[in-house]
Amino acid sequence: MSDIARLAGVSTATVSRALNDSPLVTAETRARVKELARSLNYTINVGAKNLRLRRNKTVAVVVPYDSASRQSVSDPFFLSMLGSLADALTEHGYDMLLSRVDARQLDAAAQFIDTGRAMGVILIGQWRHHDQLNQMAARNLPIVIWGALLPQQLYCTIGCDNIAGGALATEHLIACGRRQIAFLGDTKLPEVHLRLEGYQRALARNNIRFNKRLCVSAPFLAEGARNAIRELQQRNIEFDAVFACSDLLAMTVVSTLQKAGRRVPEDVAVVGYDDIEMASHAHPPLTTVRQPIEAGGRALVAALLEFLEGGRPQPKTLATELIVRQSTPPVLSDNHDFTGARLAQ
Amino acid sequence: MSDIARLAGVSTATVSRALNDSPLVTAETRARVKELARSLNYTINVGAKNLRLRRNKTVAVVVPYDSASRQSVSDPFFLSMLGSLADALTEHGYDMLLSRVDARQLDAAAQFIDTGRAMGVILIGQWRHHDQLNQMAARNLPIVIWGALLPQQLYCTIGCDNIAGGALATEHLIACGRRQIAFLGDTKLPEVHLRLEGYQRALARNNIRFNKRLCVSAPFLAEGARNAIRELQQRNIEFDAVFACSDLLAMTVVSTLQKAGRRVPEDVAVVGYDDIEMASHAHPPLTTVRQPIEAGGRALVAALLEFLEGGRPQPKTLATELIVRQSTPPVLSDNHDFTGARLAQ
DNA sequence: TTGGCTTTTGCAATCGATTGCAAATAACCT
DNA sequence: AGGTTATTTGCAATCGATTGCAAAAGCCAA
Repeated sequence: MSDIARLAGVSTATVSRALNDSPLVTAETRARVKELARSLNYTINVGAKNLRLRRNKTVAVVVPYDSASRQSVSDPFFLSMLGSLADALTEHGYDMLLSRVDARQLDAAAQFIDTGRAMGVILIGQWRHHDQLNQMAARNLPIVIWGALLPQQLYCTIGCDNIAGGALATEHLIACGRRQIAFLGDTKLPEVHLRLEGYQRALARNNIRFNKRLCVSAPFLAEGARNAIRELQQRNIEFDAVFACSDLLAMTVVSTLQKAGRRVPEDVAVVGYDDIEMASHAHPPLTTVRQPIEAGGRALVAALLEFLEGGRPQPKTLATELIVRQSTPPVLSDNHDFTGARLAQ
Repeated sequence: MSDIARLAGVSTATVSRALNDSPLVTAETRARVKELARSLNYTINVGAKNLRLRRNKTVAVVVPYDSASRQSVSDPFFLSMLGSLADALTEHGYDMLLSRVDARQLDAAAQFIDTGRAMGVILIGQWRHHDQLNQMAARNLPIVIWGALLPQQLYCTIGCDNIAGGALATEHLIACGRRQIAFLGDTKLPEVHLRLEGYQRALARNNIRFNKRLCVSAPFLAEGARNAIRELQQRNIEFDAVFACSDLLAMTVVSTLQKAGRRVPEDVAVVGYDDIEMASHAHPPLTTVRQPIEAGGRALVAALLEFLEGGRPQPKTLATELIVRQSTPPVLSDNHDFTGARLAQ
């Protein structure tokens, strides 16, 4: 910048003002400076500018990882969410700092704000660290989280109604005449826990007894689905349907079952969760509970921006809906006293 | 920092040295300063540090978008690549700045370096801007690209051998007795263009005439695959196999064909490209040409780091292989004079 | 006590921008 | 011309760190 100042015969102060279209500088001078800047293809140093202005246009997006499995980000749902966030942030002129932190210490996410690297943080998934997050919220840090709405929650979450989602899926399977519905998911995660609750409520509404042995814990990995099915087989329990808490799990379940010689959906109906793009291309096409990824990314960004402008965004629940793709014949399991199928709400 | 200096009764210079474990400061003083810093839970301002040191630990990852379609990042392959890059960069202690730029002006990527926001750039896909990229390379900017190796290329690319990949897929289909093999992909992209070349070479080696009408241009979107199949039908041309240039395309092709009543792989054999995780869960499981995403991300990061250390990384070609999953019966199309199937290399 | 040497510290410049305040210049009025 | 106001400019401080160089402090021997 001082080079430009010298060449233009003005001070750096004037150059700065000219480049920022300040009205304090003559049109003629401004033109000269800008022209000079372009010809030298000069670009201002963002770091220095940020230091002086004590702000920047960067948002950190944090994807926690499980330190035990050290797995990489691979779930298509999370990845799509990243894409959606990248778009939404770009639209608002923000840079996106993508980072992974150990899920055991989610508060490390606050470091991005403390060190001035980012103005705010978007956290994908609250994991099981409700308390840590509440502490951060108490510091009034601009941080917004994709996840479930929990009781006594001080932080701002954006997410879907997981109880409703779980119920939708379950009601659908019941309406198809299924009664022994397996549940797959990592219930230690709040979102999954709520889906389980929706599952249980739907069962109760239809007078079906909840059977704990039909619930299998499975991490969000293809591996997890295979193990879960094996587990069900070892438990030696019959099931005519599976509600899997992600599409990745569901699709893996389908192919595992098919390999084992069971027909889908005739023998076992499967419902997934998320509605990732691949779900519609699977065979058979996957019935699933849709989470609006595009809208989710946009909502997260909108909430964070509200925070940055001094507001206090409220948690927001996005619409979720059942996407029926398998034309499961609503046949009755022969070993049940089925009293009447109801359509999914 | 000046607060700490005051409270510790030393100067900021000493505080700085203490926090950086400089041997110039007494162990006793260092301990006192560090303790104080922790109790005030102070973290140094990264921006200021970077300004002074004139470097930082940030790498920009640029995902170009097609300004015409304004599509969001959605291809699972690219998304997985992002995940892989995030992991590799985190491993080396670098932050990852994710950004989207208009594909028409890829040189905007250089801005990240010029403005000091990042030390280097990783660009995903060279699109059709060989020249722009060469110009940037001439400036000796630390930028590394996922893409194809082209003649007279000055910049550093990491990627697979696309000619070999295209040939692998085609030879496989030929070995299965297919002779009218449709080709799907956006040949304006260098990588796809090379795959087409591999396809042509494989045909030639097997004395099959290349038929231009079997080649359909399709962008990397589910939409693209559906349109391409429709286009083939409108051209009223027979085909007994499809080589699609991404798994997303391939999976969409499969479901489109199935909807139209054609059996896969009996009537039409399909081969994809990339080997995304979903490929193995598709039904039927997708035969595809594998691109090692994990290794790719790591190689990109390694090359960029070499650049940052003053080296001049050489383009690198990663191993690619055919993953056979469909057990396509090697039957002959009845309307052809088939002279002898060869196994895929 | 003094000089010489080593170990610790602090002063002050620096990185590259922005901006309050004052000074210089231009424009206008009496 | 002289005074007043409006418009442009520049000086210098500032953001929060790092570091070369010099000064201070400590130590030891003469």
